[in-house]
Amino acid sequence: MNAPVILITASSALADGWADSLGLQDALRLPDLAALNRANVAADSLVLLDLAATTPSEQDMQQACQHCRVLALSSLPRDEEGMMWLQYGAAAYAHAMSTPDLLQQVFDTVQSGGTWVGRSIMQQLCARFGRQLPARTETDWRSRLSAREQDVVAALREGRSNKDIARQLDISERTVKAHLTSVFQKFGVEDRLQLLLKLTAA
Amino acid sequence: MNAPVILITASSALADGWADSLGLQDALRLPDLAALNRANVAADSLVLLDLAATTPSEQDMQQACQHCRVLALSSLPRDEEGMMWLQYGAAAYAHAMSTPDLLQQVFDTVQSGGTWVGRSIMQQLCARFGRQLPARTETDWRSRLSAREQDVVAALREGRSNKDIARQLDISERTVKAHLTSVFQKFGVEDRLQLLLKLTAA
DNA sequence: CAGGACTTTGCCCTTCGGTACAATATATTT
DNA sequence: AAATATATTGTACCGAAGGGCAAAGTCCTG
Repeated sequence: MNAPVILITASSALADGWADSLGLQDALRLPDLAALNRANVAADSLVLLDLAATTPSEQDMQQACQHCRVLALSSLPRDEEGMMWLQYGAAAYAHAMSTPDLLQQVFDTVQSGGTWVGRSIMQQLCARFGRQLPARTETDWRSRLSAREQDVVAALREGRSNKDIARQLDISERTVKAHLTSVFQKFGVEDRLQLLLKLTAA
Repeated sequence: MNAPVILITASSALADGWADSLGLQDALRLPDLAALNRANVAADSLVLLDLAATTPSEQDMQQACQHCRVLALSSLPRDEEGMMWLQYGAAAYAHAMSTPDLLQQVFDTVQSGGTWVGRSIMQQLCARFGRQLPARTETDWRSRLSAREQDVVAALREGRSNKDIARQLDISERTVKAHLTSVFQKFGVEDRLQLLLKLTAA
């Protein structure tokens, strides 16, 4: 009952990696999308497609996505690229060098008829239809932080170092760190960079 | 590293089912969304929400979806209902009485930062965002960087550490640092944080 | 009043980030 | 051929960042 699987990449190493991760040693391998469309593959076959090497024509993209379930796998994922592929009907967009676990998960999802996308793409997708999305507003994240935490975050958003922030707020550097640690927890991030991304992504 | 999990349903039987399927016997259980918003849960906690019993206020929906990753689980899934929840920022929409396998898959997907939706909803979603494709305006700053530097910056913009980037691009951490130092000079900034600010501001 | 969030700080430790001072290789341009 | 830009990597150093452990004090609420 499992649909046939096809691996499309110019890199045999990558194909090997996929095959190992998913236990698909005997999957058909093709060099590019054009070859897929020329071949007579079963409808709804699962296609793992490496986006790195290929620069397929628009027509090839459409045809492949409509005929098969395409997992678009990019070495350098970008939201715009993902949006484009999903628009053409891809069933998933993920990192080509994902961990075996993640790859397996994406694969399973598609195999059981689902669609897999990362979070930021999903939010963009949602943002496109109808009224504005939740989109963490200023007031939202501010409301979760104490007064002092807000001060520290505000300074952080100007690219200041801990030492700078300490001077600016007239407190010790250790205190700045304490506030930051607390903020990181509240936002579920690991460091200042990720926090900044989380805040500016809104 | 796993985010805390919260089960929200009026039915203890359903909560037991979820807990059994996912091995989450010790997950926090709450009666409804309002309770979740009152509680001081960690950001991005995973919330399994039973849509059957509750009829949450719009505000509760928004707040919960923004602060946590909500898996909206309906006993009678309808596309319109799913669209609504996804619009508010839910991370998944599925059947509340899914098989353990499927539930596990949905759960894994969300846990690793993804979004899970069924096929028909995804198609509706894609259909809504017409033909207009992204207008790429990033070429300006990209043009000043070499190919490899662009790769590194792209990864940096995802909040990755040097070690991460090195793994991703299959080069040494030292090389990543070299590229970054070069990029810093080109942009006249001192560190990755200031670079990020410069890029997102533009 | 007890309990709870918030604020503050010190000491110490590990890891990460950035750079100085190199070297080697390829590709392109002059 | 020489010069320039790019890509790669090493060793080593130092400061920044983040957090564990511990302890102060304030302020507010039940």
